[in-house]
Amino acid sequence: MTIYDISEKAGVSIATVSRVLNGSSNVSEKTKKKVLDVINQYEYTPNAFARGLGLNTMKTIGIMCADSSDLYLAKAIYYIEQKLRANGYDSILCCTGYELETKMSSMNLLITKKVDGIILVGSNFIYEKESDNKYICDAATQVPLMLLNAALDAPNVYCVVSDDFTSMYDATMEMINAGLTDILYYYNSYSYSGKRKLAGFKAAMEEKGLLKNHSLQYYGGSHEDIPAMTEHLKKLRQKGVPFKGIIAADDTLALASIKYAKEMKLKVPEDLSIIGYNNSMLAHCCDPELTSIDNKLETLCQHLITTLMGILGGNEMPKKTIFSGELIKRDTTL
Amino acid sequence: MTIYDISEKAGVSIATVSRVLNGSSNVSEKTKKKVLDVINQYEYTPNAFARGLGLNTMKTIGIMCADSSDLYLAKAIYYIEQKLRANGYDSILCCTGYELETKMSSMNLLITKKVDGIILVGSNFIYEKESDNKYICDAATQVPLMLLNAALDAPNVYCVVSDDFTSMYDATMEMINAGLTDILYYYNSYSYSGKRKLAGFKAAMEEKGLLKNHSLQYYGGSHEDIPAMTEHLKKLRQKGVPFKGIIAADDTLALASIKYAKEMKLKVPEDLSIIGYNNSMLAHCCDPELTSIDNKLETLCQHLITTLMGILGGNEMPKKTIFSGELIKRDTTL
DNA sequence: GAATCAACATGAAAGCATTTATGGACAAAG
DNA sequence: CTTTGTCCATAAATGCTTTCATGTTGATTC
Repeated sequence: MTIYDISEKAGVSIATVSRVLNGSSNVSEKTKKKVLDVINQYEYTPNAFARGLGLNTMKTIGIMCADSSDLYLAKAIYYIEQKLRANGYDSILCCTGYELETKMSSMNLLITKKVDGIILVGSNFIYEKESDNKYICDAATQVPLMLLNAALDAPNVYCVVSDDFTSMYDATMEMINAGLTDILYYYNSYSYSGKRKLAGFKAAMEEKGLLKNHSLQYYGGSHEDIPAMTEHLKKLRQKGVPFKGIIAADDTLALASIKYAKEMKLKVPEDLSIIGYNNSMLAHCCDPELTSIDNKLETLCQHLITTLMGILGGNEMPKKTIFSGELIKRDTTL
Repeated sequence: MTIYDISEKAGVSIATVSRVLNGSSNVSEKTKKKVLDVINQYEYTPNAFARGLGLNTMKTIGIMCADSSDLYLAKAIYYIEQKLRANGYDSILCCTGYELETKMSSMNLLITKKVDGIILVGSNFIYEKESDNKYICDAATQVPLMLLNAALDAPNVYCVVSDDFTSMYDATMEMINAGLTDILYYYNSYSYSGKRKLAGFKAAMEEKGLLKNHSLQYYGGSHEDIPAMTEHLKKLRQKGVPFKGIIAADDTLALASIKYAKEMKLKVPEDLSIIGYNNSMLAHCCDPELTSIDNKLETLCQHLITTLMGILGGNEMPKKTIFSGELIKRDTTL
């Protein structure tokens, strides 16, 4: 069933059918009804490919993320997909992994598929080495690029970020003000936001003259392997690194810290204070419940989509928007 | 840059360019090289919409799931996306929520977009009332439909399921054989697999004459709200429901059970044995670590994609495949 | 009452960028 | 000299959108 069949059965031209289909104004009520009746009767839907060819868009946005099964990224994808759909767009999902090469090839694939925009979900898309970010700038010449929780100053690249620096600074200060001096920063990523967080921690610690060589501890293992993280912390203690507080760059690391405390028979928060990051469901999964930094993911996503829709609508839009996070106090801090 | 430009610059017809592009045999090495050189020089990529129109496919599969941020579903989506990509297919993601209506509209949307297949991820797509499943049969007349962890006997519908009945039966038997008699089945879904699990539990309990009125306990709240689940269990105890073991229909419910035990100062597993379902990362997040049923999600996904690829390749494929699960024993059982 | 004009309604046809069926040209082989 | 087979160009088909041109209607003017 094509537009020709419909036009024939309705006794009008295909142009008129197209006009009816696309809600164009210039068509009389009578003709409109006649055409719609035929369309309904034959349950006709226009061919999406032909439509795409004519309009040069299929109203599709590419979503790239390293690992869609990651708790935080999955949540982001969920919000983004919902909000895109609400705006009449579909999403093509690309799980790229953490290597530059696969990211580049996914990017090219999406561009080849002629998506209307690409959203990079997560800060791991930005690399330390500037030249490694060229793939983003290149892509942005073809299609608008949105970064969630990462920033890059380039034409046609738009960023929505959480103020990780301040969140982490404030959280660290809070712990310091509670009387702790030996505070460990436990992290697992050099990503854009990873560095911002780290900087926030360092700033607060330095300000109070508490930053030591061993204050920053990198984990470096699998994102999900809680037992390995726990083991890693135990080794730290064995090496004689002293700590009464742990600020973790994400909730998984914080959870491992709680398990570590249990195994060492340390009381949380009396013997060990812990703060996590992301305020994910994990914060409720442990005992005691985790104090964690919430970075307002849904707000970020909402703003990202609003911005993208603005761009696609041909409007000028802010290139970088920053939202502040919030420390959600639960039971792992004093 | 179109195929015309390339053909002109290479001094051949567009048909030849197309043949080169699609690896057709009937083109001499010399011409092939000439065309490829021009293509590389101008970085030409064929227009995906035009290609779609000509081939009547854009190599895209629709993935429907109720909530992509759900731990288990997110994992499934991840596996599926990876394996589709490995086969040269892209995925359009649709988070449908749990209402029939939104599921139907997502389904229609995907069909309109002319995807080559649709994968329904999760057992919640199958309804108790047979007529509610008509939307699946209807869709299957247009495009092959794959069900993950659900089953429906209809033309062009293919199912890959975990043997939840047996998994649950075995797990229950295991707990009974450990000497427990007051065992609670704690669940939160009437979905296809939900019912299979429940039946497995009932079968084992009945076989041993242990099934009581209160053995089956439905939670009925938010999937993620651990505190609410914990509260719910406390109320049960207040009402005088006795239990020394809890078999939960998913890890979240099991986790809540652990928290409940903590709050009631019950020792796990001595005072309360707990078994979860899905063997998600949550199993490592709690203390003690959770005994849980693994349903071999990656195997299921792999098989599902293999089947789908077979169908798209025009082969006859099994309409229903069943894999067995495995109880992963950790520290919440005796 | 005829002439003028604008607004509205519709059709014809030209894109859009491919794939593919058909058939022609040419060289090698019989 | 015919046959076979390789290589390639022409043209049709895919199903829609959109511009341009044309036709229709009704109101306004003289």
